[in-house]
Order: sequence, then structure tokens, then C-alpha cells
Amino acid sequence: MTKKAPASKAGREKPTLKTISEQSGMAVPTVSRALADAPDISESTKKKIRQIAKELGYIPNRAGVGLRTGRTNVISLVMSTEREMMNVTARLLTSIGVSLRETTYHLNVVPVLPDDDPMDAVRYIVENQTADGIIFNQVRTEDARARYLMDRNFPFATHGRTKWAGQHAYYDFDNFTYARLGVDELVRKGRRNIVLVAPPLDQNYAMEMVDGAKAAADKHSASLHVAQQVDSDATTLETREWATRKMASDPNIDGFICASTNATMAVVAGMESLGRYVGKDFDIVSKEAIPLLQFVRPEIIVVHENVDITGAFLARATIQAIQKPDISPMQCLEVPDINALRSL
Amino acid sequence: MTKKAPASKAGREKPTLKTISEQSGMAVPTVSRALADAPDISESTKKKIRQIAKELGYIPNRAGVGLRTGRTNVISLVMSTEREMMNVTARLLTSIGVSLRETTYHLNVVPVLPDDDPMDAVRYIVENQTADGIIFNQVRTEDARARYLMDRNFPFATHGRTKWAGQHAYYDFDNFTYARLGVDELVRKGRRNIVLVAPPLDQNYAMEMVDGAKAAADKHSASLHVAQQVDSDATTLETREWATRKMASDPNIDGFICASTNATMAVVAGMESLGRYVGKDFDIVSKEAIPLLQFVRPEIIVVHENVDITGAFLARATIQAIQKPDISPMQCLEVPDINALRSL
DNA sequence: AGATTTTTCTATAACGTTTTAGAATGGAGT
DNA sequence: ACTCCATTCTAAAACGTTATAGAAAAATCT
Repeated sequence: MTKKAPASKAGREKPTLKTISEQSGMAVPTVSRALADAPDISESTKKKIRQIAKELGYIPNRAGVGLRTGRTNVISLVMSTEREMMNVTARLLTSIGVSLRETTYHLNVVPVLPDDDPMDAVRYIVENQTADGIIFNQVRTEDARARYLMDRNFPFATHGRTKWAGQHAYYDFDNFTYARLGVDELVRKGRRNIVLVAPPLDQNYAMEMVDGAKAAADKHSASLHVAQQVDSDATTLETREWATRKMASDPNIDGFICASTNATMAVVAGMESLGRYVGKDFDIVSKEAIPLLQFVRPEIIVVHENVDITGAFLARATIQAIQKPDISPMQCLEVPDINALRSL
Repeated sequence: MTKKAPASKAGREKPTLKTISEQSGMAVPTVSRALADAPDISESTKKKIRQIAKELGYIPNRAGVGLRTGRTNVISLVMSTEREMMNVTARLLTSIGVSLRETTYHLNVVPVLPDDDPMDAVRYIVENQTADGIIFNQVRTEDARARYLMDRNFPFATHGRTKWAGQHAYYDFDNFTYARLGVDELVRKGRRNIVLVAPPLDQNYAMEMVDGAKAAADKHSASLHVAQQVDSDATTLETREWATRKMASDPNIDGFICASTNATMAVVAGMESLGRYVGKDFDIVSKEAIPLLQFVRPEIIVVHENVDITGAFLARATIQAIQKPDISPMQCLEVPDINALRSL
């Protein structure tokens, strides 16, 4: 008799190892080991079992696996939600999610609001073991989350580097080089009074930008003023007003370098409200993840930050940290595309 | 003997029902039932058990619960990743995630790329039971996902309405009213040759906008041209170029109504490249989720779409669909803030 | 042929939870 | 004193998986 008629009603139940066991005549653990490609199962039964599993469309029950192994097959993205960086973050999230498709890992997302303690989410995940690995962004130089996870040997990867970057997986955009090349470019365009619109300086990448911009400014003997934004979630309005005030107090300013689309838009808007136009009275360098500036204001000097690659890398790096904790963590520093800058 | 010394090493293991069982002297199922507030457990033992559970910081093991009950305590957000709408989507994701914090549900995110078959993600979730409920956005009038889920009685909620909206949970921004009021406002500003920059017309909200704009245009006997964007993921550049061409062929155009920040920025940029300025030579109405336009180009008429509320509503609606499938689905149609329009 | 090893499989148990059926206790009704 | 019922608990089983230990069969060695 075929097994098509047991429940009669709506086709078949979800197949389990037991289903395969019954169809193949092998015991359940044998089926399990065969699908795991264990060495103590013969090739012939492996082939047979794989065949049946495929026919049935067998997919392991995650709760069963989780209960037995203690693993969750989940990776958590602890995601900062600062408006400034929402575009980058959303794109990052997308590429991580797409990368995980080909794996057994599911993507769990935990948003962190600006007023939240960033440690809460991480602690929750570790203590309750709701994920096998964590990815987080907007890292600080001495990031408490990184310290916490390293102390507990919990697998993780970061977007951006901490001061302990040598010891954990990360992907970072080389903001030092970005700022250096950006200032180079502004100087090449004849700008000599440059403002660096810096993110909060406890963010590691902000300091990288400061150092890079200073290095280039010194080299060219250009004037560089570092202006810190009001706070890490400064609204576009605040940035705009700030730019306007800044300009009123120092009309010689003729160059800006920014870290986000929103900040750039705000500065440009503030300047225009004073009758000063980008490409004519000043130049501005920005990076962005989702192309907008270059189409809307072609005069802006744009460096593209490829967050698709970032997400794919972080996904793989996290999985490696989970599965091969002993080999050295995956690390990457993305060098800004110099040609993109030069071609302008 | 106390049980503090069994493993000696790193403090305590993760507490389970068994731990509480041992400490309280009650059997494991009794503990389980007590924590579930079952009627056949005395108040006194309930109190005692709750107390111990709290002291130990007990949190149920998700795999155990999942294996036994078949539930996952996961809600999946099947998220469209169109650039146009990334801001809205990211914000929606955030507010859903924040809302779920107070629940037992975790948020699983599945990005859908523009070229993907949107059904794949939904089918995967349902067939493999990786979530108890689904939220998705960018719905079409006859959305295959909604049809599929309804046919299988799988709990879900949508951002936007389908043609079967009466039968499922949804939250929608009233795009009909938005477009109607937007055109009203343009006419009030003396604009009479209006272009509706519409999203792809198979998206339900696009048709709503068309109908609303037409209604208002007819009322005022204004000219309305419906211009469909190139495709659902039209780049900002394409929109800009389109706007420029459009303008060249019909220089009388003096009003626009758009559905997204990016489209609006692109149209404004295109117009300005022809020497036509917003607030002077033409007016433009847009909605957006993350405030940007109003600070960068105050002349733009902006309607705020409150995606925080949206996410909170969809989270609750999904949970209700999961837990109380029999009562009627939660539905909400957000009316655009008329005063925000009038005050400009 | 007997002893030993290798290959290939199976039985059992366990992960943490909840459901079901039933046991023990005590109080009320006759 | 007996039954009956309500209250409050427990024992056993089950969800699907994998790890461990060991059994059966086949192959190799002496």
C-alpha cells in the first residue's frame, strides 16, 4: 500500500525523520546521521535516505534541533535606529537577510532606540540564548557590547571597529582614507577653509574621519574645523540650523565633508538659504549607501559605501565565528573608491 | 544539601522548570501549570512558584515550548526593499520590533528583493512553520500572498489594503484622502496643471491616489495628468530625467503630488535644472515617514505618515490574529493630518 | 576455524515543555 | 461509615532531534 491515504484529508503531514525512517526501513538515528553525512553510514543508505528526504521535501524541525543541540540557528541583528543612518542600516539589514537565505540561519532583528541602553538587547540575547550569533553596528571605540561578548566568547561581528578590533570579526569602511581623500579633493578644487561635520566622537568612525581629514589638511596647509553634530540623532533641522549659524560666524568656509546623506542635505539647504550654492561658492563631500545625492545634486562629491558587500561579509563572518570559533575572525576594511572621487 | 555546588564552575546553569520544581518541591507539570495561571493550581502554590521563578530569573526555553506546542513565538516581517520606500519600511520595521518587546514574540525579517517572487518567502514560512504570523507591505490589489494566507487560515496583517481587505487585518494610510487634499491644496495655491507621480498602478495605494486626485481635480476643473513611474523600483535618476522630459513637453505644469521622499527630491531637482523653482514656479505635495523634506526644502508641502503607529498597530493586529482567530481582524485607515496641510 | 577488527546499523536517552489522565486528599451529603 | 464530588496535585507521554553506547554482520587476520 502507498502512504497516500493515512490521514486522507489535506495531503500529507509535515515529514519528520520518523516519516523517512518508516519509508526507508532505517531507524530514526540512522536517518539523522545519514542526512548529516556521518562517516559511519554506508554510501548506499545515505543515497537512499537523501533521495527519500528530497522527495518528501523534508526540512528539519527547528525546535527539535534547537532543543537537542542548544543551538537556535538564529542570528540577531542589534540595529541602531538613528535617523541619520537609517538608509545605511536598512540596506545593511537587507543584505544580511539575503545572505542568510542560503544558510540555515534565520535573521532576528532587534531595534535599539536612541534612548535605549544598547547593552540590554545584547544581554537579553546572550542570557536567554535566543541567537547563536550577533551583528551590531554604530560601534563605539570602547564598546561595552563588544567587551561583554568577548568576555563570554559569544560569537559576533560588528559594522565598524572597536579598540579591540584585532580580536573580533568586523567589517569597516575606511573612514580615515575617506576623509583624507575627501579633503584632498576639496583642496584640489581650490577650497581651503574646510569644515568636517563629524558624527559623535565616541563613535569610532568619527575619530577615524577626524584623523584622516587632519592629515590631509596638514599636508595641504588648509584650515580644518571639526564640528561635532548636536547629538547622535541630530535631526536634519538641527544640522541645517547649525550650518547656517556656522556660516554666519565664519563666511570664509568653502568646503564641507560629511558622513551621511541627511547631514549633507541639511548643510546644502542651510547654505542655500544664505545664498551660497554648492559647486559654486563651496564644495561638499559625502558618502551614502543609497544613491540619491548624486542624482539630485550632481555637484555634490559622492563616495558610495557598498553596504551590500558589508552585509554579506558580516553574515559570513558571524557564521564563521559560530561554527569555527578557533580560527581567526574574519575582518575587512573597505577602501573608498578613489576613482569615483577622481572622476568628478 | 543546597544545589549551589553541582557544577561548581560558573555560577548557575540556566533555570528550567525542573530547577523550580526542585526548589519548590512541586512536580514539573505543576510548575508549568502554575506559571500558566491554570485554574487547578491553588493560589498559595502559584504564589510560591511565581516567587521562585522570579528569583531565578526563569524564562521559558523557546525550543521546548516550540517543540511541544508547535508554536514558534515568532512573527515574520516579509519586507519589500524598494529604494523608494526604504525609509518607510525601515521605520516600520523599527516600530514593529519595539512593539514586540513587551510580548513573547521575536521578530524575524525576510527581505524581498525587487526581482524575487514575493510568494517564495510567504510559502517558505507557512510550509516550514517558521513563524506564527506574517506582516507584509507593498500589497497589490489582488495580492497573491494575501490570497494564499487567507486560504490557509494563516494569521497575517498587511500594511496597505487588498481587494479582500474586509477579511484580514491591515493598517493603511488613506491615500485617497491624501491625494484629494493634496490636489485641493495645490489648487488653493493657484496651481491648475497638476501631475500625479504615481507608484506602479498594481499597488493598491497607487489607485487610491489616482482616484483621490481625480476627484479633487474634477471638483476644481483642474487639469490632472497621471504619470506612472518607470517601475516599482525606479531610481531617483530615472525619476529626475522623467520629470525633466515631462516638463520640456508641457511647460504649463505647475503642480506635483508624489508618494515618496525620493520621488519628490528627484522631481524638484529635475525642475530646478530647468530653472523652475519650488514654491515659485510650481508647488509639490509629498508625504514622508522620516522628516527631511520639510527641513531641506521648506517650500515643499509635506504630509507626515506616522509609521510608528503603523508598526505598533500591525504588531498587535498580528498577535490578535494568531491568538484570537475567531474575532474580527483589527483594521485601521489612517486619515492624513489635514491641519498639517492647512497650516502651511 | 576461531579470534579480532571493521563496518554499519539500532536502542536508549535526553533536551524543556505541555497535555492528558488519573491519584490523593479533604469536605459534604446521605 | 459510605459514597460522591471538588480541589489540588503527580505520572506518563509526547513533540523532533541528536549523542552515546553498544549490537549485528561482514571482513580480516592468525
